[in-house]
Amino acid sequence: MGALKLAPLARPDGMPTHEYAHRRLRQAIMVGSIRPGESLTIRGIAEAMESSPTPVREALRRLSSEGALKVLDNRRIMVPKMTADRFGELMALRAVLEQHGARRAVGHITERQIDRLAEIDRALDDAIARKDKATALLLNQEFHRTLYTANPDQMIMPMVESVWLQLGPFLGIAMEHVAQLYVVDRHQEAIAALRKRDEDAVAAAIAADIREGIGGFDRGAIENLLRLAGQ
Amino acid sequence: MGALKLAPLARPDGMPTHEYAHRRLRQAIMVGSIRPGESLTIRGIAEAMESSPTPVREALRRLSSEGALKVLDNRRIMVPKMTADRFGELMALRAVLEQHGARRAVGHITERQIDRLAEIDRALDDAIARKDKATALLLNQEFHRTLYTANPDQMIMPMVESVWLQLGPFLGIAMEHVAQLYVVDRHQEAIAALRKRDEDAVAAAIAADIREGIGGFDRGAIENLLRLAGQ
DNA sequence: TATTTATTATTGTGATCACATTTTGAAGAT
DNA sequence: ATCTTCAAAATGTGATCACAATAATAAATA
Repeated sequence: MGALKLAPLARPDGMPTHEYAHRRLRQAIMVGSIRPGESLTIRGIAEAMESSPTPVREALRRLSSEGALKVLDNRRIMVPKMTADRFGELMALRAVLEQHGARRAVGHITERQIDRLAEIDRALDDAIARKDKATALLLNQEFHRTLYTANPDQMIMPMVESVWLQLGPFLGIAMEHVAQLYVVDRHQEAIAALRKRDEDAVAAAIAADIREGIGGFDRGAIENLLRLAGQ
Repeated sequence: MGALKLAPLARPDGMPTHEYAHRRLRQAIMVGSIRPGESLTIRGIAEAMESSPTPVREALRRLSSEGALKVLDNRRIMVPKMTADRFGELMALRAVLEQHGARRAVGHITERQIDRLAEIDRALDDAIARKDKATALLLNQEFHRTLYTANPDQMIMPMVESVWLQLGPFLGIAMEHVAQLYVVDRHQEAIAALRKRDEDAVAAAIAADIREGIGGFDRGAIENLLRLAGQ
């Protein structure tokens, strides 16, 4: 039996247990605190968050539909293992999806929202300067999310989040083995392009940001990291 | 209480109830047999498929994560309503996602698999000639799925299926009000491009197929259909 | 010591129940 | 007629239990 350790998380009043379980597990996976290949038990999770199997199972179903977990033939549940090929596909998908999302946001985003992006980027630079990898990752996600959700009818966010979620466990490994994150994000470039309403330039900035920013490793680096982590 | 009618579906031996419920509801939504705005009750579904609330709830959670269902603030569950804007976003997303999937399949697909595509396309033409809209829709999906899954590491299928699922209820409406489906698919074009391993041509064929094929309506047609259906 | 077998513990699963909230429908008042 | 009030029915939710299948551990065999 694995003594599952789960970071605590505030529970808003009235939130159902299954949703709370989903949020908490999701966060744990997103920041890579559950190792790929590690198997989870319903009862173990239920005990860890002081509830019962029923709502936990609902949370696990959702997470498996989101690609964060994989249900084996034994019906056992685990965090999928990463491979260099899978990582490549995920990053390529991220690029396509997010470029699209960025393009479809250009026509909707307000100056005020662009200001908000700049604000998030400042906080992000600050976190990087403090070498606070975890919050840097979160703020980077918030930057992208804020951009894409400027389009009120946007349909990509659940899919983008799914990709982030699938990348999460590997980023957890990466952050353990990479001494410093020397991040060269393209957020300023994106912001400038947004102010000019230049759709192509926005898309280019986002593509470059994904390719070279946080989590942007080349294939060799990936294989190295996977070997180091014994995957 | 709504007397929910659910098309029967064979249940493979040993399949868990929650998965069976998921499959059956999913299929019902995909072919548009549940109207947008129609609300579902857990007990109603459980009764309709002769089981109990527990596994049905798991199925509903998965479907909500897949975008097929929406959980309201009252915690009640319904099929999302369609709008012209939402439809536009979904179709644009479909185009981006599937072009990407097609491109990433070109390097992996075998001649044998291309033959299989041709076979599916023949069956599809046959269904169209018989004016059998339902199977035409299914075969069209199978054509696309077969293409994209030629890439063994492909990560887009769950997302493509999610989009199809969200389009489903509206296609159900469309098929009721559109007398004939005069479909001009671009499958032959795609097949020819695949044999030549011409990635750009494949992507172009898929884009055109989505734009002009089954479910490819212009904005005016959408608004008309939504008005006709009283949405 | 290594391998197989048998026993025990653990796990996923699904039905049931109790509780709180919401919805519904009828009776009454304006 | 329209709106309000209130009781009854329906619904989402989560804990618990029993069962079958799987995994883990101990015992026995080679």
